[in-house]
Amino acid sequence: MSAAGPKPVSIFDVAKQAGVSHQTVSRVINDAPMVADTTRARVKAAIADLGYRPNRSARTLAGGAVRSVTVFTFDTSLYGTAETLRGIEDAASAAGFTVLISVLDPEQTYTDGDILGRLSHDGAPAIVIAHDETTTQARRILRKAQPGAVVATGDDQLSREPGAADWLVPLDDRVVAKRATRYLLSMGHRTVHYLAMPGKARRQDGWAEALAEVGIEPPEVVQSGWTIGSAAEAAAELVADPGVTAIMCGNDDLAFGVLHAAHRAGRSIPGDLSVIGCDDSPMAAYHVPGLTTVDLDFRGVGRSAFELLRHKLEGGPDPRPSWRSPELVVRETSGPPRQ
Amino acid sequence: MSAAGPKPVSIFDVAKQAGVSHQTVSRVINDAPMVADTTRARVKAAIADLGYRPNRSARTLAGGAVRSVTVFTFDTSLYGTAETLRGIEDAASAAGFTVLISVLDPEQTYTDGDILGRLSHDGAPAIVIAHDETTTQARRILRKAQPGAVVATGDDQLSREPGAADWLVPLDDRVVAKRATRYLLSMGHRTVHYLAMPGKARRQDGWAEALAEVGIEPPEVVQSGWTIGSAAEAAAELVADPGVTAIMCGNDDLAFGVLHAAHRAGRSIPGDLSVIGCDDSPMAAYHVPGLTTVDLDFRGVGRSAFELLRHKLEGGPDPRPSWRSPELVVRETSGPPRQ
DNA sequence: GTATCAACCGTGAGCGCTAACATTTCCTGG
DNA sequence: CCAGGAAATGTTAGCGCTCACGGTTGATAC
Repeated sequence: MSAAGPKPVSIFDVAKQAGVSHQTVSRVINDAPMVADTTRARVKAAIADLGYRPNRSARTLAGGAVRSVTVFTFDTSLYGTAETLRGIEDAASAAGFTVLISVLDPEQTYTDGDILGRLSHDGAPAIVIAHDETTTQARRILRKAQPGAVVATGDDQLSREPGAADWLVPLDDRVVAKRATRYLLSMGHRTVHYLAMPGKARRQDGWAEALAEVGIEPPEVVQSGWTIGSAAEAAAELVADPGVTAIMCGNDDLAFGVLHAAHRAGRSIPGDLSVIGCDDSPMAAYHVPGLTTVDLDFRGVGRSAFELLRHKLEGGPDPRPSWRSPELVVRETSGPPRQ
Repeated sequence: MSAAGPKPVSIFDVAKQAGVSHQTVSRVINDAPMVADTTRARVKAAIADLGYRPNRSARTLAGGAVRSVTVFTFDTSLYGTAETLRGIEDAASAAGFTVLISVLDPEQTYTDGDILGRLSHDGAPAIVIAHDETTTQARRILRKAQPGAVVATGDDQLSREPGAADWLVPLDDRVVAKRATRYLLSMGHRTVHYLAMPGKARRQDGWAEALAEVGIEPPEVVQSGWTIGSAAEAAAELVADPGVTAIMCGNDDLAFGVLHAAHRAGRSIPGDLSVIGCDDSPMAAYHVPGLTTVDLDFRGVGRSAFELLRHKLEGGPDPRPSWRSPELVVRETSGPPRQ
């Protein structure tokens, strides 16, 4: 009810005004060749005059080049996903693509139909930011249904299958966590505890592997929610235990929660306890003490994912990877255990 | 190239399989009445059987009920916008709407055509998260072009015009900042300094008004960027000045930057310096010391914005506002000035 | 038995655009 | 001066769906 004003101007209105056929107008708005310069100018004038804007629905319906991406993700307000989304958005809008987002609930399981039904149409291009079970599942469904029009970021067992580079922008969570854990071990800690985000994630695997490498039985994982508060609560017992000297956290937010809990428990950082995060969110450097963490270039990953998708869609030269590789950033929350 | 598999199944394929007309299928997928239960079941079976999924482009083209919203915002990775977007997404996807995002660059100015051209079609529903100049401008353009299909969150001069409640979910930045400044003044501070986010924003106005109320000439505003780092840098001089006893920050992130700068300058909080933020981001409560700030229910605002838009689109009962009103949260970074 | 009116279902048109092909125009060479 | 061909433009069909009708059935009323 009562949407726009009069009626939108269509390609025919422009054609009439410019004294050409609608097809010529179509050619102009698509920058197609085979249009005389004078005609082109006349059409452009008519477009400006009437305030014409092409209807995207009609365009995709008619089978023109697709100019939209659907992004599947969970919780756009987390640092990692927000940054990745931002990277995709940057690249996509620069290329004239529309970005649709579809937020998946990690608590829920989705059928093939649920996922595919969120696309604007069958075969619509999609990017999956896959860092947990639900989104990884979505990626699997989409790849099965339309391998030509989907790429993903993230990491899972199948990433190592041959040809994964064609559709995956790998941000190897496993290796990242492994490296961080090794670093802690190298500082002399007897073992490293792990505070986990909800859902089974690859970072936890990396942590366990690093311990296994040196023959340490991984201690029981402590489960946290997604928020800083839940981490503080979940870690309360852990930080109170004087036997615990090092904690690796699923991400920076959880690490901040642990730091807070440790502060309340009166434990000194890093003397009594080393804490390490993951992501290098902007806060990490400005927290006091500065958080040791792993720098992850989510925005670059998002950009690359879009470029990869576009390459699959439109061909052209292979886009070379353009994101910073993960790097351990040692700050002030980590060090050797006391004595 | 090489998008989907064979060819997508259309409404006609389903019709044929179920032995009905395409229109009956249309009725079923739109939950329209006037379809016999047995027929409905048969059609649903055919839909499941063939894996049919309606094409959204075709639907909107054909003039059916609109089922998408375009969200205009800037920088989806900032706390406030990310949360608002999340709220919109929650409500929208629950209502079966698709969410499109369109990120505007605050550095850029957009023409009417730029903004309107980002809609999927003329008159497409839109929500503007308007907390700065660029997005406020976008809101103005959209309201002029299609008043029936746009709502906004945020605050600006025109919010006070009669009937604004029909299209605005007000998060009164001005009043919020005013209240926070008054609180600081009430603690006995001679004046309050302001660290500003880029662009002219309403929070700054509120701060200035609170000072003016008690006859204080507002000190020069210190400009910061959007990041914590830029805030730390921008505030370096300010925090080093022993005459400065209270700083109000554009948002929590900037406050964290100030806190960091103050720490480096060796000033004690809140003894030497009171710092107050705005947003009550999750970190605020877990920072050490806890950040005094104003709780802003962005997610609730986002949800309400969507409900309001939906009301405009489809009629129905007036949605009553359902977000928490802003509230000052006093923690440990604020107090009376020393002596 | 026939008029009446629901309830149910089908037919045709058209949304705004692009693809594919048909047609016209204009310039070239011999 | 006209064949030949490229450049420029026009024509037709159809993407998948919904809207606005028109038709058909079957129960009820008289």
